[in-house]
Amino acid sequence: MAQKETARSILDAAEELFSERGFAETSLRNITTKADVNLAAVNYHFGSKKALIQAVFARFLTPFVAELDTALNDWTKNKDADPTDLMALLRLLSDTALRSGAERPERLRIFMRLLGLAYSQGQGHLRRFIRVEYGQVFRRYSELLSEATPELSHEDRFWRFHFMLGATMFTLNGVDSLSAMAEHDLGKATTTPDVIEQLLPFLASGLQSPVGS
Amino acid sequence: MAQKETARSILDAAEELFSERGFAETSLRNITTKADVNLAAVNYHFGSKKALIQAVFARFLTPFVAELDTALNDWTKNKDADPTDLMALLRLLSDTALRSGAERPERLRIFMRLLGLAYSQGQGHLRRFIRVEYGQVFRRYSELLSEATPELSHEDRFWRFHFMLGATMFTLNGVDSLSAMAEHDLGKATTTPDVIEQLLPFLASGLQSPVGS
DNA sequence: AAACGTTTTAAACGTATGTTTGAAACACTT
DNA sequence: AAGTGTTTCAAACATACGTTTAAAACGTTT
Repeated sequence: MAQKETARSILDAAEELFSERGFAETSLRNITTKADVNLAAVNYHFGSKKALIQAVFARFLTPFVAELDTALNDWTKNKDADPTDLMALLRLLSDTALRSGAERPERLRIFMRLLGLAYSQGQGHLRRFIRVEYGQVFRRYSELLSEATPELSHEDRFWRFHFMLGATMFTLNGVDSLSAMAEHDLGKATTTPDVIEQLLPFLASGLQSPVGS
Repeated sequence: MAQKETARSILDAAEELFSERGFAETSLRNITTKADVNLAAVNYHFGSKKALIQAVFARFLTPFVAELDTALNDWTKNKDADPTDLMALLRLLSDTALRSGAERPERLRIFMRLLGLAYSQGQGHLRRFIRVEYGQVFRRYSELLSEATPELSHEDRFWRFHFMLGATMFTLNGVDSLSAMAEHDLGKATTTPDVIEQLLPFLASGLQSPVGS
């Protein structure tokens, strides 16, 4: 039953190389060399490079989305909770992301880099795959976010959601180089959870900024 | 003197194709076909694909940085202006960007997409090129931003600057698809200046969020 | 109009990519 | 231990890429 081992080490190598250099810039030969398996193993186990890319995302997203789903169930069932507590709702998402897979936050960094690449590199097939496969949970979270910001108009909310998403994606996408810069400039080590702790109040304030006209 | 025409049409085709599909995903054959010039023209006029990529950025950044520089001179010389007027300082940057090249805001969309790609795709040579060639003006703007947020600690400011940058890059990077979504959801057309008008108060509020802990 | 430097052209070069092949090695049941 | 289905392997495949070449076309100066 060593075939599972081959597929796993391919996924390990692929997610690391993809996150470092992008999809187009990472060849199957790079991956199979790093994974120490035969070149043909990718096509045998996954079918194609596109399918491998999707499999890398699926390994991240499937458990994360499952955990987020149960966390959202708890949130809506818990009638004591304040549905307009925006910070709590943001923290629910970040906690789930940090805890997901019960692995080191190291993993979240790679995950966010991959997600950023999925949006910035062509990879239309990937965006489609993610939307079709995992879109429902994110729509659900988005609805709860709407309930937590009742003072916003549809339009303001739409745009500010995306501003939030952008600040988050960009930051966690480059969290390794940003942390290095921060340590150099401030002489202080910063972990991913630290960065998120800085990020959340920024997002909440931005979302709840007084609406002008 | 038709050789300038060839180089220009190559740059036109390259900046459009790069912004749509990324650098690695756009071949010189794609570019020269779209520009209706011979394949060898790229290497003849620019030397290599890397040099072409840098030339595309230079054509955007050189006039923009020049305009920003004079705008910053006016800002610091104008002693009536309030150096802590954050919104005014943000608007100075966005106005300069929108006006740069005296062309349609259409161009800004492409520019931001390219900038986003420069950060997300490998392209270490590009980041180096941009930093070495244009870094000084951005450092200058960053110092003025510091003066405009005297209540922030070094650390808070460092992180919030990057949150701002992220929200801006991500939003303007995908402003075309976001505007399409907005029009579909809200039945209301949104231009790039409209989006920026929504973005600035979000950024200012986030930056000035009360510091906890 | 002749000569010269510049630009364009079609073709080829070498290299790297994703994928396929068919035989060998393996794991497991009978 | 023979037989069977699965997995690995080295090799080759076809294709696409960035770059180079050498000759042709062009434009300008003499």
